[in-house]
Amino acid sequence: MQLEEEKIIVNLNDAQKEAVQHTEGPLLILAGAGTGKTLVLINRILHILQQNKASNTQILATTFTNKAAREMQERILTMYPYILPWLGTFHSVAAKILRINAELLGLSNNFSILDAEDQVKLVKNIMSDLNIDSKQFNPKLIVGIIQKWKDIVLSPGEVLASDIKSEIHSVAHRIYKRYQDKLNLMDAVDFGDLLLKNINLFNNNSNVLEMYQDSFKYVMVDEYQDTNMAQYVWLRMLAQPRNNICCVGDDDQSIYGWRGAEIGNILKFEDDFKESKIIKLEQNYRSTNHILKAASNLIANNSMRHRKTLWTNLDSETKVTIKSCYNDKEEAEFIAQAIKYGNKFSQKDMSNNAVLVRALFQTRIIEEAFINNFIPYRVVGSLKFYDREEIKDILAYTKLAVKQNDDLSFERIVNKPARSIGKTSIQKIREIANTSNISMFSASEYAISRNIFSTKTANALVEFLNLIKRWHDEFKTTHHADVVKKIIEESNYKANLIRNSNIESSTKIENLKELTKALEDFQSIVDFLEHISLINENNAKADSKDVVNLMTLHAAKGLEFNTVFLPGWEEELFPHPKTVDESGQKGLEEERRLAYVGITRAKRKLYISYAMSRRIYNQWSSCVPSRFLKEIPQECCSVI
DNA sequence: CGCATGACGATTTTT
DNA sequence: TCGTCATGCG
Repeated sequence: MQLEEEKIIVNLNDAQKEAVQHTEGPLLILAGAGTGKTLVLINRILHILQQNKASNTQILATTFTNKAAREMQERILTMYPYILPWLGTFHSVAAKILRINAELLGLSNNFSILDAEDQVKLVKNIMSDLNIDSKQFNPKLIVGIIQKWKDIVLSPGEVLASDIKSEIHSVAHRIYKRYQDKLNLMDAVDFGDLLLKNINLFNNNSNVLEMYQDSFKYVMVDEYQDTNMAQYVWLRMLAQPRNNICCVGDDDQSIYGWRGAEIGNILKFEDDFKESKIIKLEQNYRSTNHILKAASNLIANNSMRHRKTLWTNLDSETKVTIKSCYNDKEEAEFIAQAIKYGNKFSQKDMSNNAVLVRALFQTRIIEEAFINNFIPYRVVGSLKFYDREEIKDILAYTKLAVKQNDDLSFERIVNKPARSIGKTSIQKIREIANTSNISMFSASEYAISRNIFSTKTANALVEFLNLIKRWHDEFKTTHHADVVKKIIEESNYKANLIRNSNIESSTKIENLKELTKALEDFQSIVDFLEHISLINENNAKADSKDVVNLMTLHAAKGLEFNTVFLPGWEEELFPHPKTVDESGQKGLEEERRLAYVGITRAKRKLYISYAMSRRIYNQWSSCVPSRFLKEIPQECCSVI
C-alpha cells in the first residue's frame, strides 16, 4: 500500500490542512466540539509517515481511552498497513515502558496493576494494621488523596506541610508510605504509579530517557485538556529535545478536573513550550446553527478559556426545545413521548436518541417511563464485565496462582468459597506477613509449620496452598484457558454456585464460561492479566443496536446523536452543588463545560428540560431552573 | 463462620 | 428510601 499525500489532505479544510502539515516544533490544535479532531490527528500521523519523517515505531501517540486508541489504529490501518506500537493510552504506553525496564525499578517484568477496589482494600488493611478507625476516616477518601498526590508527582517523602490541609490528609500521609512499601512487596503498582515510576525511571537513568527521546521523533497527544500534572511531566520529558509535540484538545470540554485533570496544561501551552504554534479548528460539522449558538453563548460565560468562535454551514429552522415540567415523572414521560413521536415520523433507529443526565440516579425514573412506553433502551457505563464479583474472584485465584505474593488476591479468595479459614486466621497470617515482611502466602506456610491454627483450619490451608502451587505449575505446561477452567472447578467455586442454585448464580456460571472463552484470545495468562487490568471495557452488550442511549454527561464525551435530551437542568442538581462547594468558581466553570459537552452532542435536535419538583432519596424537593438556562440566548430556543 | 441488625450516606469515574 | 458495611450474636 502506497500512501499518497493527496489522499491524506483531500477532504480537509484549510485549518485542518495546516494542522496536518505543520509537523516541526510544539503545536497546539484547539479543536472545538465536532470540528474533525480525530480526522486531523490520524491524517497528521499518516502525513508524517508518508513524508518519511518517522517510521511507525518512532511515533508516540497517546489517548485517554482504549476505545479512542483502537479507533485511531483501525483507521490508520485502512491507509497504512502497519501497527503503531506506541499508540495507546497513557497508562498502557507507560506500562509497556515499565515492563521493559522493570528491573531498574525493582519490579519484575510481570508486575501486577491494582484496580480501584484493590486500592481501597489495601488502604483498609493498612488502616487496620495502624489501628486507624475506618469509620472516622473513609478509606476511599484516603485513596483519593494519595491518588491526587500521585497526579501531581508527589512521592511520600515529597509531601509537604502545605499539602496537609486537614487531619485526613495527615492520616493519608501516614498511610501513603506504607502503601508504597506494600505495593513493592507485592510487586504491584497502581494506575498513578505507572506514570510516576516512568518519571522516576527517566530521572534516575538518563541513558534510558535519551534512548526513548531519540526514538520518539514525534509525540502526539489526544484530549490534552484532560492530562494531569504527571502526564504533562512525562510527555515533556519524552518530547525533548526536539519538542515535536502536538497536543490536540478543547479546553471547553475539560470535565475531569475532579479526577486530577489539569486544565492549566492546555491554557498555558504557549508558556510551557517555547516557539509553539496554535491552530484553532472552528468549523463545526456536527450540529445545526441553533444548537451551536446555544453552546457558544453558554460557554462564553467561562473566564478560563481560549477564545474560539465555532461556526457551521448546517442551517436549520428547528430550535432548541426548552421544556418546563411539574415534576420528574412528567419530565420522563415527556422524553418518552418525544422519542416515540420522533421514531414514528423521522428516525427509525432508536440509537439516534440519547438522554444525558448529570447523575446516574436520574436514569431510574426515565427507565420507568421507557418501560411503560415500550421503548428499548440501555444504560451505558453500568457494571463492567471484569468488575463482576465472580469474575474478580476467579481472577484472584488466577493471579495468586501466577504470583504467590499477590496478597490482595490471597485475602480475597483464601476463604471463598468458605473453607474454614476465618477472619481471625487471616488476621494472624497478616500479622506474620507484616512483621516478617513476607507475603501472606509465605506467612501461611510459616504459620502452618509453627502449628498456630486449629487442625481443621491448618488442613484447609494446606490444601488451599497446594492447589495454588499446583495451578502455578500447570500454567507452565498446560494451556492457560484450561488451567483457569480447572481453577473454577477445583476451587469448588462452581460447585458452590450450583449449590446456591438461583437465577443469580446461574448468570454467574454463564459469566465464568464467558471468561474462559475470552482467555482463548490471548497468548499467555500474563498477557491476559495485563489486558484486563488496563482495558476493562463495558460489557459486550454495549453495542446493541436500535436502543435509546441513557448515560451520564461524562460518559457522552466524544459521542454524537441526532437527538439529545438533557433533563434535570435545575439548581441543586446541575450545576451540582457539591462541585461548586468543593471548588467554587472553578467548579462552576467545570459544570458549565459539562453543559457545553451535553449540548454539543446533538446533531439535529436538542431538548433541555427541568422539573419544578423532584423526588430525591424519596423526598420531594422543589427546584429552581438551572442558571445555565439563562445563558442560552432566547432566539435559538422554543419554550414549552 | 454465617446471618441478622442498625448506622450511615447517597456526583461524575476515560485509566 | 435504598444499598453498603461493620458489628455482634447464635
